[in-house]
Amino acid sequence: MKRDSTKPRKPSLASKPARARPDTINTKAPKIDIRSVAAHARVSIATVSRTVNHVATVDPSLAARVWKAVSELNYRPNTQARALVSGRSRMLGLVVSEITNPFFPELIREFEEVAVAQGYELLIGSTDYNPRKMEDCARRMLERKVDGVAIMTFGFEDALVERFADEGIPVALIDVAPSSTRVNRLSVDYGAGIHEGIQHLAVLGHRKIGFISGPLHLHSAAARLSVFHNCLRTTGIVPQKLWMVEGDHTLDGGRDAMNKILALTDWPTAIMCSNDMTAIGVQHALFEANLKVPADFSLIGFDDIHLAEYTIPPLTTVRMSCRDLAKAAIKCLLARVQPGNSTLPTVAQVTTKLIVRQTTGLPRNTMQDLQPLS
Amino acid sequence: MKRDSTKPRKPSLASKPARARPDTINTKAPKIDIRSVAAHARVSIATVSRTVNHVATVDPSLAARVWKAVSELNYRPNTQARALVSGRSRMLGLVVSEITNPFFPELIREFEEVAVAQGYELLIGSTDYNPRKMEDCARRMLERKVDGVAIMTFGFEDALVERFADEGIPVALIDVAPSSTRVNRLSVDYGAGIHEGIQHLAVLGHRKIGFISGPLHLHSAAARLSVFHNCLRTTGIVPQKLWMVEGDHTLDGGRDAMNKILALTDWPTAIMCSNDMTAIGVQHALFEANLKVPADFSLIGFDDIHLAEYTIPPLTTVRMSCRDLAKAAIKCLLARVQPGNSTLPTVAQVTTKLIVRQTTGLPRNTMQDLQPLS
DNA sequence: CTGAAAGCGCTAACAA
DNA sequence: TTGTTAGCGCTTTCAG
Repeated sequence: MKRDSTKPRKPSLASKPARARPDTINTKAPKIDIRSVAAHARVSIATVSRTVNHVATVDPSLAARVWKAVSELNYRPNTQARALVSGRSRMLGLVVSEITNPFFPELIREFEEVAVAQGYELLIGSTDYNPRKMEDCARRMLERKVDGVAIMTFGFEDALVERFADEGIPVALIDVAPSSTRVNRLSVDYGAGIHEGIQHLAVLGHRKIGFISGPLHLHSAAARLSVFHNCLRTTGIVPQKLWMVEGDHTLDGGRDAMNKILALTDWPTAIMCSNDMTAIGVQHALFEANLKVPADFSLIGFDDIHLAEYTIPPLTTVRMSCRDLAKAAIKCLLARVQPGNSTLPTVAQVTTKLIVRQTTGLPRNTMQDLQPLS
Repeated sequence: MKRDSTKPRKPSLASKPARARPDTINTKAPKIDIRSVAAHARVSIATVSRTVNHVATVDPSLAARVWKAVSELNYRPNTQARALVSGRSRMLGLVVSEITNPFFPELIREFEEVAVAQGYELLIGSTDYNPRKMEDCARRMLERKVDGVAIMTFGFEDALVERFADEGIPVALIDVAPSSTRVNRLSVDYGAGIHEGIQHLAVLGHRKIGFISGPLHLHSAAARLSVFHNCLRTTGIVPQKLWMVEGDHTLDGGRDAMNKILALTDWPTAIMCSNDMTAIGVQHALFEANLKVPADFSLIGFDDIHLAEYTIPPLTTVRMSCRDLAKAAIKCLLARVQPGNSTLPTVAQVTTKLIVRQTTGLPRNTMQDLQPLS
């Protein structure tokens, strides 16, 4: 016998016996490591490693022996050891705004499906639009040495993004504004959907259109509000500051924002929302005020979460395909992670389009309010 | 100088120079590892390790030097190396049914908050009630060597649970049925909530009550259906098989199930659902059929997700506190993981209670249908 | 209480 | 192509 797996792994300089394995219970089955497999297949551990990692230069007959041993012993490479030595964790970070907003679970599902299929785990972090939590997410992802990170929330600090870039970690970032050339950008054509929505409302006769935004302390939420302003002007409608209310992308925020609008003396006839959850909150506020949708108010959401089809009445909304988003993000991440690929950042465009359901209709007092477009 | 961090780490037997660090770019800041800190603080790496791990026996003055070096060099212990040597990953597994059911994100958020605060990461897996995916989840969690796993979905195969127990990994399992004494059980008093709901309906005058269940191929979903049956009988109502329809805990499933009921010639006057998403699907089916809630049908959900308050009309439902659930699960997991704690499995009880909102009312044709309770 | 040194299980450089 | 071996960065004996 050329090799003997029972011999000490290194010629011990000291004469002490090797430290006993810290088995919690000695009756447990012995841990199968790469050495057991090597011994069983009568090859070196290097050959086992190469075989398991699908290195092409392994002799087929040896490879066969190795695979046989692997399955007989039910060998599973130790992820931790692999990660330590290779520096790659086979984990991907996914940063979202708020996991309780149904848009994100839908996105997470897509992500997870692809990631797991490729042998990656997902590390999920929610920012809650909170700078401290963003920092926290970044730290966690960095600490766990994710192989790539998708930042699917607006308003993630640039400095934090740079930290990933500095470590050579591929980043996929959803955003509207152009940013560093070091990240892969998923640029959302937010304006297109808003424009389509406003057109739709205008055609129905709406001239008094309100907007409930996301948290305005986020640069990008403010940006989206101004996109709305511009679209309004393009359509020939003068934006009314009083009808632009800040929400926070939650149900409660939508309800509260709508109640602020209802406290006004002059009401808009239609409301656009920065996301669907906000719109559902608005629907609720209207229900409580005994106002009807779309008879009293027309309503347009944003995202097109699955639930939008199920609200009462079903919500007219702007669809931003989270499938497309997730697929694009993970595709470019994986491409960067897999060896031998270009390291140039990519830019993908995510489109938006209006889905008309039943929350939009003619405005109240149609005749009285209708002004000719300027 | 007693120590020199630049000397080779082991007396090289071969005369070759040490392998160069595989720095991608040589201009990058040098990686700070435990050795840099040791050198900087003029102590051994063992002392750094002890200090960082809060071992009590370190001399305060040395500890101070170490902490100073740690912060000056901004040292972060390498998670992978720690995991490899200690066998503990500081990751917790969380298995849910379906991440797109809002109940679970709410649960995940609670979980994440506690876990992250304790320095743990969460590995999330969805089963979609699919045995193959359950197997997959178990494999992933096992492979990544989670320190503990919370199984927050019904119908997770016992054999899979045993695998964790075999590896000595603490398990927290939500279930109704008693199971192995090796797992921590979160026993949900599902019956209490259902009973309360049926009482509520009975008091309103309902005698014809339908039930839309979860996927019946799951042992526990069938169990819950029979809980419903029993509660019905206790209240003196005879269960009607035709009004027991299988759903799948999704919006679509709820809608489809309700449409099946609507296709019947004899309708129930009230519907209970196995979860809130199902109930929202039912509301939608009713909306489409131009039927009113609660005028034409009373409706009760289960879970009390945040959204339940926002449906139109707001949903009467049975609350199962996901906060309590998450807190109980993670508490017992962490307790088992932290050293020096009892290793005895615990059983926690999760209660349920009816939250009356606006989807329940008097039955249609009240006078005609009302039968005295037997 | 401290430090030297032995590995954790694996990958990859290098030698054969 | 295959095997030998040096670490990856850390924890943990064990000897002082």
